[in-house]
Amino acid sequence: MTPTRNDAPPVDPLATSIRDAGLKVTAPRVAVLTALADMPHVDADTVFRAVRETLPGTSLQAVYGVLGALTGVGLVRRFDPAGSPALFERRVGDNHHHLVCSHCGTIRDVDCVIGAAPCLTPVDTAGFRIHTAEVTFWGLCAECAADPRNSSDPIDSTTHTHSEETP
Amino acid sequence: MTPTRNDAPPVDPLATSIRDAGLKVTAPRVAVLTALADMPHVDADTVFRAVRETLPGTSLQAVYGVLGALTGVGLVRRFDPAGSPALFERRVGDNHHHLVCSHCGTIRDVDCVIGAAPCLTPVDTAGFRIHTAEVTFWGLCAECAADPRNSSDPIDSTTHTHSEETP
DNA sequence: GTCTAGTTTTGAGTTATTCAAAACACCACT
DNA sequence: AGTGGTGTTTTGAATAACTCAAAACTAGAC
Ligand SMILES: [Mn+2]
Ligand SMILES: [Mn+2]
Ligand SMILES: [Zn+2]
Ligand SMILES: [Zn+2]
Repeated sequence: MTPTRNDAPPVDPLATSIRDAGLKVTAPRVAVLTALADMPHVDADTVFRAVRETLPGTSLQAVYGVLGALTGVGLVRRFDPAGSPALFERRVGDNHHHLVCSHCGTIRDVDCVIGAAPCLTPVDTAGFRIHTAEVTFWGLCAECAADPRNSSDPIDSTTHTHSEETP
Repeated sequence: MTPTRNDAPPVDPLATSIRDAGLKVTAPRVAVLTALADMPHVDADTVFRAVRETLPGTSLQAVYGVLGALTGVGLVRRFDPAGSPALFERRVGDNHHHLVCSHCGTIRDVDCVIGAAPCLTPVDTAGFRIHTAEVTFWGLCAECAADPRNSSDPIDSTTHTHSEETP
């Protein structure tokens, strides 16, 4: 026995988060956030190709702009591992860290042991006012470690033997 | 009363380190190592300009090649902070970490509290065989923190108000 | 001294990203 | 509901950092 009329616009939590961050709600922004919802740690071009599926007119530059805007207001986090283009994810505000496979580039989240940022502080801060400790663990992912070709010399960012999952 | 003749070539520790690493000793390689000796955390182009002073014919591509070769054998360390080109330094083998000013890009070394790499290990390694934990502390350097213009919003990688010292 | 694998030069190409001007659209206000 | 203005996106171009490849050269083994 709900009323027959319902004029209230559907409360889209994605749109609300964008508006609450002080940004205008636009189709490219919603599409980028939606794409990031099910693909963590993807580069701008991967986001671009995903967005194109639902919003074909979108330009790559728009995706760069949207990612920059969303990162600027804290709705998206940007992460720049050496040897990879910048990666983006929606998991923000929990100061977690990353495992990167130095062979295939696969990335996994690791929870921060300490919790709040900065989770670590150096003994001598050299006068810096530190706000973040970024920790990147480099190693071989289970799949790459299992491959006997990778048993020697674990540091190798040039050859990728198995398909990359991210991105 | 030393003998009048001394045919033994002067033992250049730089050349020796290159040879001991299994690489041929060449002028560009010595020049790059020499340049890095008094400039820590510099990018390839800065090394290139320094090398040109003593070895004018050297090409930028040679510098990239030398830096890659020296990094490959562990004589030089490469470090890739977000928003900056790759930086190189001669301080290797001690697994130290870095402080980066998010405003002006200044970099300072910080000793690793633990010592040997990987100095940290995540609670859940997700099957990774970890060999390195890279820690980058982001914050405002003393100079940037003193500037009242930077008192609000500490994260700002777009505007640089004072001269950058590195690189 | 000669030879050769390793290195550098020369020249070009690529990737990831940024910049700028013009067209467009969200939404505050009437 | 219509309109205006500012923030956003498109269109088009440029850039920085780096990589690739072939030809010329050279350190060091013999
Ligand atoms: Mn993550
Ligand atoms: Mn250092
Ligand atoms: Zn892997
Ligand atoms: Zn600074």
